[in-house]
Amino acid sequence: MYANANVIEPTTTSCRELPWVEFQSNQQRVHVYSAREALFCEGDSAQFVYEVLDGVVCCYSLLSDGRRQVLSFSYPGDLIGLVQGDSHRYNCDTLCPTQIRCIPRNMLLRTAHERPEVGEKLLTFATTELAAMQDHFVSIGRKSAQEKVASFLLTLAHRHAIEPTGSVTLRLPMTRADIADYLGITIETVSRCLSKLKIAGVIDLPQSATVVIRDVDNLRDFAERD
Amino acid sequence: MYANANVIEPTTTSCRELPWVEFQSNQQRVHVYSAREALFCEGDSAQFVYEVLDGVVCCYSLLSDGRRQVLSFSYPGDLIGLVQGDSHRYNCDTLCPTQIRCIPRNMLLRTAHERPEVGEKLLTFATTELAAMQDHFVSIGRKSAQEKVASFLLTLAHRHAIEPTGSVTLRLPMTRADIADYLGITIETVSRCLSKLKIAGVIDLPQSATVVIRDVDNLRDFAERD
DNA sequence: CGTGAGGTTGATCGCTTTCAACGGAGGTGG
DNA sequence: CCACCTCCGTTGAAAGCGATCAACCTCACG
Repeated sequence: MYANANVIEPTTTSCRELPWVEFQSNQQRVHVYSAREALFCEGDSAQFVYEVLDGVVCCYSLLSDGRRQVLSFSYPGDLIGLVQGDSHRYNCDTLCPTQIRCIPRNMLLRTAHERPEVGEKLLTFATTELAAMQDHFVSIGRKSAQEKVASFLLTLAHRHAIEPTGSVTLRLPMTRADIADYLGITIETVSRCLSKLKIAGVIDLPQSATVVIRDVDNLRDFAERD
Repeated sequence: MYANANVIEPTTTSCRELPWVEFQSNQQRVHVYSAREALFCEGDSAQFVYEVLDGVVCCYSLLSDGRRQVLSFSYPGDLIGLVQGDSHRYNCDTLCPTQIRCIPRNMLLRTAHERPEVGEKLLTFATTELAAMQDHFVSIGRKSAQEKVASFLLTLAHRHAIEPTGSVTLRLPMTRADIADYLGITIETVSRCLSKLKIAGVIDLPQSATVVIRDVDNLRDFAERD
């Protein structure tokens, strides 16, 4: 999908250590998914933990009446499905063509038991995830729509460039609906906020899935004050 | 900050919860706090991990203009401050008189390295915390004010009675402002929603800090369908 | 009994949602 | 190759929910 685009790609900036754990076992497999395929659904038995090798996936919860809350977007190096209990509590879909390593959960936990450094890695992952969710809580709970959208773009920018300055080009593998359900607003509001940032000269939108951040510092102001 | 707090000898044990880890070391201490004291603040060096033995504490983030997002309420048995990195990323206050066990973080991590079952306990705690936060995301992001308040009461009820049925009495150690900042709404809205539940006969409010859930099933309807 | 913090309730405002129309990009089939 | 279709995104207008502003109440405490 973004293979031939001239933009920053998630895999090229991997400062993360891949893969998570080196196994001799042949129990783990790498699966290839196309866009908008389900990795697992709420209620599915949590036999595997999934590591994103390439592409992007999206975890989300559904209410009975169809309302959706996107919980996270996971990029290469991220781990998904490390749950407590035996079944998944949310759904997980790919957003674009994606490579996933499936690691049997009991094998991972057994390895963690035998090799302290693996357990530490898992704990590090979990606490890092917690910190990211805490930041997102502030966005969802206490920021205006405009601030939410600006913060979202900044978070993505930080993911792909450790210290973003000046101009940064981002590719958005997710739709406006995904962003809206992540930020707790509607697609129309996402669109309006992006337009406002464009009119303000803070970003550019050459295509709907490509955002050029023209001024990171200016965007930062929008993320916490406008 | 807690240096001049009243220190109880490590031999003192809580009647409510087993301690997370039994140490021979005298490095860990139990501290007693009164209501509305700070355990730590954003930016403080994260030297300790804290276990609530008795009482309730509240973790929160602040935006530069004073807006606040409460991240969690922690009850006896809960662990606080298990962060990645060397400094705390949020603030933590007691809500009422509280006993806290302070565990040196490097000691806890060293123990986890040496004893797999301790590492597993930490990981279990982190993944349980993640699951709770995911549920809360749905509340904050996609529920109406009325649903948020009803969900909040249900979550508290589940905390204190595994399978709440019929009538449940809850004591709220947090103020309306704490609840509002937890749910991403205002104190006036919290108050109005509670009043609506009272008028509907779902709850009773003998005092402002005491909620009697008269019909848990009915409350459950309010929590996801208004 | 005065005081102040926390809580409730009412009235109004404004941001976001909802409803609706339109535009553009990509895919398909004639 | 082009007409057509559908999905996604954008923009406008109106409606509604929760925020804001304000008054009053309740209770603990000195």
